[in-house]
Amino acid sequence: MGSQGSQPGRVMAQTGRVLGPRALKTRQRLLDATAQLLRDRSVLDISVVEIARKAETSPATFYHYFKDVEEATLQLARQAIEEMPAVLEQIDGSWDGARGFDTARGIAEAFLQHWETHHAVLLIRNLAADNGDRRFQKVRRDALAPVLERLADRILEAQEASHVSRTLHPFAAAAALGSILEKLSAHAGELAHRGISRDDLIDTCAGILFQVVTGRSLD
Amino acid sequence: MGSQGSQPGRVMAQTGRVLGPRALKTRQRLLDATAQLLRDRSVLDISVVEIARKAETSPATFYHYFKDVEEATLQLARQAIEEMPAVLEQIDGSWDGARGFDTARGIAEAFLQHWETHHAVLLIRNLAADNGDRRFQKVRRDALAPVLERLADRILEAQEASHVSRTLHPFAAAAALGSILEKLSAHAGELAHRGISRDDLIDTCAGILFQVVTGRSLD
DNA sequence: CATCAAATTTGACGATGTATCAGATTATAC
DNA sequence: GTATAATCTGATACATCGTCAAATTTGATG
Repeated sequence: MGSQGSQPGRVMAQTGRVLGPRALKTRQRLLDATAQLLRDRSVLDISVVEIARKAETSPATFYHYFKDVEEATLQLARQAIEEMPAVLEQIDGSWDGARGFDTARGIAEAFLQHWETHHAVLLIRNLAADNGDRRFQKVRRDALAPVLERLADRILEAQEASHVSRTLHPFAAAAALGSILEKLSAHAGELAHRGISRDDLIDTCAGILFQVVTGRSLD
Repeated sequence: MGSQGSQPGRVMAQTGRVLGPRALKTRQRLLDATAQLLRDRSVLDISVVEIARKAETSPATFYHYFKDVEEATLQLARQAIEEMPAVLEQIDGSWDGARGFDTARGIAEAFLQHWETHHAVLLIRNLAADNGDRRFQKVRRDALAPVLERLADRILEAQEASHVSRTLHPFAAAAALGSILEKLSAHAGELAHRGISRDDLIDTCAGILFQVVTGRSLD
């Protein structure tokens, strides 16, 4: 998970050198500073100088560890993956009867949590991925694939039990559901103006999730 | 729909002056150059100098018309709205029986078209909107609201006919469907690797759309 | 068609940011 | 305490930003 791919498992500086404890600390300080700035300002106007200032070091040090701001962001996106297991546990819950809806709710909640924590970084990750950047596409895939694959499995099961139409491609449907979940936190802010509460939103997303995954209706 | 809000309907320079024909041409040249650069590079690394070069003018001229690159993008996002009616026509089609699925397909196709045309600009619009920028939120709302409202109406009708669960909040559900549609074009690229064709994807999205809007299953 | 005021464009510039070294500083091992 | 490797930074060349005041173009008017 280093800056370069040449020495897997070890974090490295731009020079390729493996980092010792002090360097790792400095590097993390730079990452933290980046994350914080990303939260405040927009991606479009944060600078290496600012990051360095906030991390109480110099721009030169930043460039020692990262090629540019984008690469630091990539790193932050990698760190964000580590929370996904919380979502996975939810999916493995029961999808039978009324419990199925609770499972769907659990997924929506866990996703919303994930996004509220990493909002800024995940937005950039998706922007870069949608723009065709391979590195960000991979990080995004690594984060979502386990979730989507399990969802797709459930959909496939439902199709085999003739609950769900074969018109839906299981993985494509899972990916579509993923885009709802990813937008949850953004919606939460905007839909509040229409008198739609956070719970309304979670219930609605969970409802769609449940309906598509199981093929059953709610009520 | 000018650069400032103070003189609605007239395009203005940063100074507030109303623009004549020559100025309008220059301004549009700058917008076109911006759009083209946005297509090639990422937002993160385009500069005013480059835009000016491509538009065969000087940076100072750019600043005469726009506060910054973001504002030029905002303008491009406004121009993109004008194609939405094509989507609206689709929604007003019939949702009965097998025709309903065709209507859903039509919507998905129209959306995909829209996104393939304005990819780069729409990505930035959504990024800025999700980041809390009011101006971009408004543009985004103006583009989507008519679509979402009509979808919400259909869902409400289906609820009144007891086809769809009241657990779904009509507008929230419409917004969720919107996020699927908006992600369509991004997915198209990434899911191709999994052997999922563009048609699979459209059918799947249309399927989800149909299912949520009408409450009926497919097959 | 010459003149002039308004409209439009730009050259020039200080401030700030980028990206890169070579060399200074600090930690560690012996 | 000295040597060696690891880590950090000052200095720097170069690009971009954003703002003027001034130059150029337009086209309306006598």
